[in-house]
Amino acid sequence: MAMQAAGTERPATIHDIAAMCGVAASTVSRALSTPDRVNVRTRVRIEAAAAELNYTPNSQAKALSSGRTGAVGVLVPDITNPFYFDLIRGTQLQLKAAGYTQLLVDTEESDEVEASSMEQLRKSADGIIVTASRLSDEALLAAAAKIPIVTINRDVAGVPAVVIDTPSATSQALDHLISLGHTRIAYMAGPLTSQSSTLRWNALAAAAEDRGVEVRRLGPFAPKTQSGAAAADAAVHSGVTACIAFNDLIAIGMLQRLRERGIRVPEDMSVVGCDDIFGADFCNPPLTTMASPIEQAGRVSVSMLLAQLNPLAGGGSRSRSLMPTHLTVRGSTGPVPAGP
Amino acid sequence: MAMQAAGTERPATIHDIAAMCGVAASTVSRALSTPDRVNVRTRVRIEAAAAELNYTPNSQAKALSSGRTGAVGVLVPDITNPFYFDLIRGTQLQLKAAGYTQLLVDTEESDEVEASSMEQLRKSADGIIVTASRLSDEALLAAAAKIPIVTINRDVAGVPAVVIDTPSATSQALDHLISLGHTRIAYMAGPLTSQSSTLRWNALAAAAEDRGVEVRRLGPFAPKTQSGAAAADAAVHSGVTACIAFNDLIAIGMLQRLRERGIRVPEDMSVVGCDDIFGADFCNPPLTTMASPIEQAGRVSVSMLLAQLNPLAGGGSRSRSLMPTHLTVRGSTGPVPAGP
DNA sequence: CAATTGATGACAACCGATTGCCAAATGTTG
DNA sequence: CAACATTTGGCAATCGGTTGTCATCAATTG
Repeated sequence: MAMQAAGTERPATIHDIAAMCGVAASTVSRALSTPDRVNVRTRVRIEAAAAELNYTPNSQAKALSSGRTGAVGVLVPDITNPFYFDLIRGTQLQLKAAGYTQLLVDTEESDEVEASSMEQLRKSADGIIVTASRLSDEALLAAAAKIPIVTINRDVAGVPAVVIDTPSATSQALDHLISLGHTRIAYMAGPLTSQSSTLRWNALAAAAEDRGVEVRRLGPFAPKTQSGAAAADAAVHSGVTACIAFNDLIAIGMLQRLRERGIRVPEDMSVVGCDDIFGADFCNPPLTTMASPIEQAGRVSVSMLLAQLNPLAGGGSRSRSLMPTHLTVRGSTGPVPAGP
Repeated sequence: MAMQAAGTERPATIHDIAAMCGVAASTVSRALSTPDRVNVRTRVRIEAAAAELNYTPNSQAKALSSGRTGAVGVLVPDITNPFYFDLIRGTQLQLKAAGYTQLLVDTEESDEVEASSMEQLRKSADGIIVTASRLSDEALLAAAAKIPIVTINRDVAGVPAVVIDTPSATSQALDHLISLGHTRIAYMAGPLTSQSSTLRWNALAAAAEDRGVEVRRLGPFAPKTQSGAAAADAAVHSGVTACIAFNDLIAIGMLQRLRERGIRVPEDMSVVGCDDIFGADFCNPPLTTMASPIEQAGRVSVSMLLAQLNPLAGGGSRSRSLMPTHLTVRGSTGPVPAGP
């Protein structure tokens, strides 16, 4: 057990280990990455030396020579949207488990930032997970041709995707409201470029026609609590008795605004959100919303991406994954108010 | 304007540009990074070629040869804690503005994960921002000797820090409660390894003695809403009429539990939180809490780190920055209940 | 015991940039 | 026009690994 002065010198390299063991650097590399290609005895010696020198491989160098960076980019439109917290945690955990690093990028709800981030990531990451993409189908396809991509909540033929099945939950929400007696219902739409919003509206419109109730579309509204005020005013003005919001942020913002205006929820107006984000259970009143396994969606997206990166002999990887959703009924929905 | 088949081939390198212009690769490198070292005419030619080939430098290669990665690691104990959303956004924006990439790591409230992440980041980042570190002073100092570090909410001599001045806000909170007539008050402590929690308690205990009121310390509690239930029960059991929670997560959890138990807030019990996180304004009742410019704290930490990385001739960089805090009074605090 | 086979490890090229050093080209001055 | 100062740009080493190729040596086999 020799005394070692440690701490100040720069990190050890495979060359240091090679010199210490009297072998070539390439042998060290093989001993560490392809143990079978090296004699057990030398391998043990090398491993001991590596441990003693506290060696950790330089990821830049590894990336440069091997062509793989060991990193995966995760693009989210808005880091401060609680919806993405659990998603990010899901991807983070799964990536770490697989030995990958997560590169998190906030695209600020902008397609330009999204596109330039992807271009940059193309060199510094092995793959990209894109949530709620604002890009056109063509742009996404073109990007996917250059670097493996998995989308979340954005379904484009030819690009593997994890889709949270909010459209079907939206129908559930509609039935819930109908069963409470509502017949005049509004959908508070999300951004025009959001495919999720469009799909939900389509599902809702179809279901409404099927059930013979009237559902009108209001908006678009930005997915922020601040937009909730405008959404609330629009809903009140339109004369509906219930509304289904694009997401919980808008719904929670509506609750606040309705309270300010003295409109009681759910007595005067029912509100349904979507995503079951942090806060949906303790706002006032607690929000009826559509819940889904978001963290799991993150994990699944990582699995799908890694399957693309490391095609195993096993089965072909699925290119599409639908996450179930269910309606969580809380206090923000209730019977339709008695007629005037 | 020549037709170019684009899209499928691999990214262009400086060698491609060099070949196209009939110069050496090193000249291209200089033209792009040290324009003055190169003739204007060749530089223009090179820039044109670079634009035509859609050249973007390979960050790995640049990192390897220059020794700087252009990335900064940001360590947070829990990504899903809303407190960190704004912080992360602040660092992200400021880093992007300076041309750096953010490497976000969730250390899962674990000192071991934190230490190993730092070791890994040492090679892949130019500097690290550590929030609410769980490491010992010695470990932090040792790490800071190897790579530039800025801490947030963790003050260790010799390591630049951004500190949010919650201790003084805690005194404000105490005065607020005292002015409402409370004399039996509890502090719901955070994790034992959290320096912030200790500092707040010290400030609170000192202020309490000064004012002649009784403040008892309960806990520790994990900084999650789930812990709020235990905290609420402990507070009720201890017979206090008001409590100051380590953070908003615990406070919000307490609100939920107190409601379940039929204890009215603020009529029977006043609750003060800390951080003014997302949700503090729309929980029920809205939470009285200590607010601070969190996003700005993130920006400042980045500025301090970059000042370390690129020491300019200008003034020496500050090694400590105190962020102001103020009490935001909402509905969760009220007059002390009438005696029995 | 000679010959074939396989395991082992060294050499060197390469990934894409940066940078010190030096030679060639250019411009300036006496 | 010669001598010198200054640009300008090429060569080659370097960063820390990976990986194809090949020589060497030991073991197995006929």
